[in-house]
Amino acid sequence: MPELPEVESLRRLLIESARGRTIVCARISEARLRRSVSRDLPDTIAGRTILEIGRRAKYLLLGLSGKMTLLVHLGMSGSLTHRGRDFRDSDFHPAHDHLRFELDDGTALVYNDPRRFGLMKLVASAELAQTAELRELGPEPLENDFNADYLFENTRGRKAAIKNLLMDQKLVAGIGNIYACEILYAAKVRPGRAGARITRAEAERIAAFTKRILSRAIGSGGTTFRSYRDSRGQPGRFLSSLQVYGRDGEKCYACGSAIKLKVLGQRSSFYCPTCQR
DNA sequence: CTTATGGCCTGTCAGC
DNA sequence: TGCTGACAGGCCATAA
Repeated sequence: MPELPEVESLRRLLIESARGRTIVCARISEARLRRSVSRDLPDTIAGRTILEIGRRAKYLLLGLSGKMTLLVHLGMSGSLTHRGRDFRDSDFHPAHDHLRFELDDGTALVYNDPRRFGLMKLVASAELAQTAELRELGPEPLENDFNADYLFENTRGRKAAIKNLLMDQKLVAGIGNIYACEILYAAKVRPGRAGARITRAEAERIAAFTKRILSRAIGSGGTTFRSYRDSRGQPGRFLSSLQVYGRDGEKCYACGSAIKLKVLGQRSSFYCPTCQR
């Protein structure tokens, strides 16, 4: 589910609602996520205050008092909701509420994840950059070190499809299947094209549209294609801005051609055979 | 080093 | 209606 724009939207909401709150107690009802959540996580985080809420790639970083950081990854189907008295939980099956953090104002942060592909891990803040999950990530796509030069240089000699390279977290961090398709449509490049065959001009367009599309998606609270919900339980509003993702067989908004679906590296890719070359 | 593949899980939907 | 198989926004381990 969540790619960079969804996690960033979540981060912004949690800054407003949860920053400064203290975790009174934590409970795990299902520890088996992608990796098992440490059994002593509840004892370790109880009593700590949420001081900062950051993000790296698709990881949400909850900076806690006592110099610890809680790493949260939502996998495909995870959500982190901040539940108060008026929270409507009808979209969340209680059987998949795996972790629950009670806060000092009577609200709770709840991690729900039907497929359990997510991750929840506590690390010392000083070692954050060196932790296994973050250590090898590529640049943030919205930062200046991700640009046309970087993309052009780092796709030389790469045979893999450009779409798969955009989703390679070591090359650039935070882009997943939906946004990779949308970026390449905007840049007029077919998803199956080998990285090495991307021209300088195309690298310029891909880098520019990466920034534009991700920024706009953040502005719309992310994309809910199926199940993504933000910390209030609300869907993102970027779905209606999608040009190709999930639209196979439908008409390209620009030229009217039928959008095609092709599987690349086990993932569906959507593109316009006329607009993208 | 790069690339391809299967696996992790459950829910949903299309087709029979 | 009920079953089966395919597929889903991510990532990792393994093998070639």
